[in-house]
Amino acid sequence: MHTLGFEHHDHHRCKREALDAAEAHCARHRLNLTPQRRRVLEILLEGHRAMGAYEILDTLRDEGLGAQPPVAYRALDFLVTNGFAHKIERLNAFIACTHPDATHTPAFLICRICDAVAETHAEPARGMLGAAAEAAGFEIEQAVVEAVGRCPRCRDGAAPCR
Amino acid sequence: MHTLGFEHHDHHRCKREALDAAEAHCARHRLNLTPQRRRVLEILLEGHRAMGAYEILDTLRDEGLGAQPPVAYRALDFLVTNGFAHKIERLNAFIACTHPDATHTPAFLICRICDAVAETHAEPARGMLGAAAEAAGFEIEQAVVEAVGRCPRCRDGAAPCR
DNA sequence: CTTGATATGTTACATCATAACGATTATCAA
DNA sequence: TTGATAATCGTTATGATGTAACATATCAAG
Repeated sequence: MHTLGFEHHDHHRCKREALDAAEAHCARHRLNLTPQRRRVLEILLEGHRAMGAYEILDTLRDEGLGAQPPVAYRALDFLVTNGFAHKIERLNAFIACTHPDATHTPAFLICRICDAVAETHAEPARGMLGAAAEAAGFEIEQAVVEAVGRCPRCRDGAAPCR
Repeated sequence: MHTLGFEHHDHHRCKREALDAAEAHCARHRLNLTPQRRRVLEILLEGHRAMGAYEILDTLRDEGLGAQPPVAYRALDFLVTNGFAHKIERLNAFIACTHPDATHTPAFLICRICDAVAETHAEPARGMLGAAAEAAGFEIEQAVVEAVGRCPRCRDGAAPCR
């Protein structure tokens, strides 16, 4: 599994691919990727980082696509529910999914210096956590896994990523 | 490692032990466990569940120990920094540590029905997540691991825990 | 005593999120 | 086509969570 986020890459292409994947998925599953929802996904893909709901809303407002918080939260709820975006609990923010095709258990690497976020994959439920849950009689349905630390750039003492 | 949280146990004793451990730790490390901080820890131990900062503040206010949000947040910050309590990101709430002595990487099992929380232990940084981080050049300093699912009682179709 | 570090009290505000309700649009069976 | 139903959107209002900033108080060390 590829960990996308810190290294340089072709933003234009990864945006294009994610949008295509979302459209294909919605077509297959009869989901309604409305202009509003599609635009919010685009904004997340263009930002290519964790963004707050109000930051997204500011853009929507500038474009005449909605001015009130529920507009942004509804679109984000659709995107998260269908796996096109994820919520980063630690940051109270949202980020476009970079593994749109894979059925996955996302995990995130969050830089505490510059707030850059990389998505990766982990299945904690298979290891110690799964064993502990089983022993406690707990049924895991979903897992929030967010590692906090320093991204490569900030470790190198370079200027923060942004 | 014992997973504490869902099963019945002696609350009075576990509160006593956690307070003793906190006092001993503070004495050893010259930390100032002020009445306010101590009381917030007691409130968390008595609640024995994840509690919001404002819920804690309500109790402090009733007792004349502080009325404004920073009072609660400062005490919680002290407790979290020193490992006597943890923040549950998924719930924006705080819970007393149930493994006060062990140097640990806490992980939590959160019931989505009744919001009960059990603390357990996991070291995701040793498994897939650690490998992914290393490959990405990311240095993990801390990890948020929160499994969401159903606790034993709610699985059994019993009335929710609370 | 004075100085510096720590802790507390308070105001004001910033940020994140949702309930509720009405208007509109899409869907589809009759 | 039409009427019923569900999904989506627009808006108001409010709730919930969290912090910046500054004044005051306490206390240990020089």
